[in-house]
Amino acid sequence: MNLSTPLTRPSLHEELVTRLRQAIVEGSLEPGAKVPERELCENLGVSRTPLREALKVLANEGLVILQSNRGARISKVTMEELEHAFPVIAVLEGLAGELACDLASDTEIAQIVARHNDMFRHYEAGDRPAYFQANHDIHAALMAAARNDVLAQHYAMLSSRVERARLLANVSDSRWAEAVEEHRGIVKAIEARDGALLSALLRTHLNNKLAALKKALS
Amino acid sequence: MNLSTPLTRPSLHEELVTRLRQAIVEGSLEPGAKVPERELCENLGVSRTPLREALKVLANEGLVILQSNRGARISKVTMEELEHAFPVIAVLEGLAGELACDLASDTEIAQIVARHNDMFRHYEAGDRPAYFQANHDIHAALMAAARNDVLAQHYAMLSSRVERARLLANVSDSRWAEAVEEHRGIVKAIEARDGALLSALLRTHLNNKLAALKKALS
DNA sequence: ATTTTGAATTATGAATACAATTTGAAAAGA
DNA sequence: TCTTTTCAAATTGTATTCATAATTCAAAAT
Repeated sequence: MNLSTPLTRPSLHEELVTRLRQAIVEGSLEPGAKVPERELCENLGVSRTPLREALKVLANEGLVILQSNRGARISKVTMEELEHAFPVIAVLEGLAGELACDLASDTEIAQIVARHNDMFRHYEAGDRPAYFQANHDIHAALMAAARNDVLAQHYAMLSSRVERARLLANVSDSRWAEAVEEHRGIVKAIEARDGALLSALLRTHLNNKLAALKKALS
Repeated sequence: MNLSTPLTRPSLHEELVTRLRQAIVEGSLEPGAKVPERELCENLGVSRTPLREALKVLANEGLVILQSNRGARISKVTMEELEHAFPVIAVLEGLAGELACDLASDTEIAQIVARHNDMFRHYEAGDRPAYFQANHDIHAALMAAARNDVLAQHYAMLSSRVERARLLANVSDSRWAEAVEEHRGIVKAIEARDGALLSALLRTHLNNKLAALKKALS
């Protein structure tokens, strides 16, 4: 049991930020919808003050839009936002890949490889949800291996803004196959700890992902 | 007179975020210092509610640390943070360079070149403040030319966290000369619209900047 | 029938009130 | 003299209140 960290229960606004962010990302709070301030307060058993504090934070992250004297709305995922966010995510993942190749332990590498094998199995089984989960885990593991808090923080922020697009558009089977192929290259580069190659592969992987999304959404 | 834009006066918390951020970045609010909530409220003529909303936002940006039941402190710029932030800034600037080479108008390119010439003059004159200002303007102009809001937003956020380090350490004359040399390469790549080269030069420029900071701070 | 108006209602932004926690100095004890 | 304890004052987190702006909707006007 950890006795060194001074136990602090998180403030209401922090909990609210976390829960609201999650609700927005998973789509429980629909893009474009007004944030029902009073209702949320009642459901969550808090007053307006911490809720509004949380909304300001989420607005700063781009998940919520504040309209003066008209309350808050869940921001919509626009094509423009995706086109802007993806290249940024791409270079961040690229950096994570480079760092991970330098810094990851052999165990971490092995885990990322193992998750890849999981993912490939889910693809063979045609299990999209499980595939997505494994894919998500891989990117998270890579980010963790890069040992860079600032990088992870900004990556998380951008991911939350973009992940909602997945709910809007199912990618085609052919793109899915392509993505799996790309991941076979990625996992090889990781095993070889070839940072430059990995970085390049991750960037093109994400650029292709954006292209597929664009096609699926248009 | 513009009659098309719906007039909106900014909310108090937004103004506070802007002003406090500026105060933190320029050092008026010292790293590590407690945020004097009551005093700030009196000076700025606002109640605690909007001030506290602003503090939550700044905490989310990493400029302020919230300690439960103990109020807020201005965050310190740690070596670890610099080591984490600089590589991220580097890839973001790299991306900005690539995008700018593709997207910038000839006028924008010319302006960036012109600002470089300003900067070189300030270097010859040994005018550090003017040099820094020109340098800052160059990076801002490059970012604007990249036409990517998400990129600009994250770049701004990271810059604000890191810019304070400049107040802590004056870089050496030899590093200054080196930086100017690097900028000569950078401006050439911009003029040639060579995105890949520019990206690489910007990344190494920033990595060298970090190394110089590390030396100056240790 | 459709649009316009304006009073009533509701929602929002900001200030204030209140309860819980921390702080710091004086008092008590070693 | 140096700790430790105690307790009032100050600070903080959250709830509530209040003034103002936006919305609604029924009545009036076109």
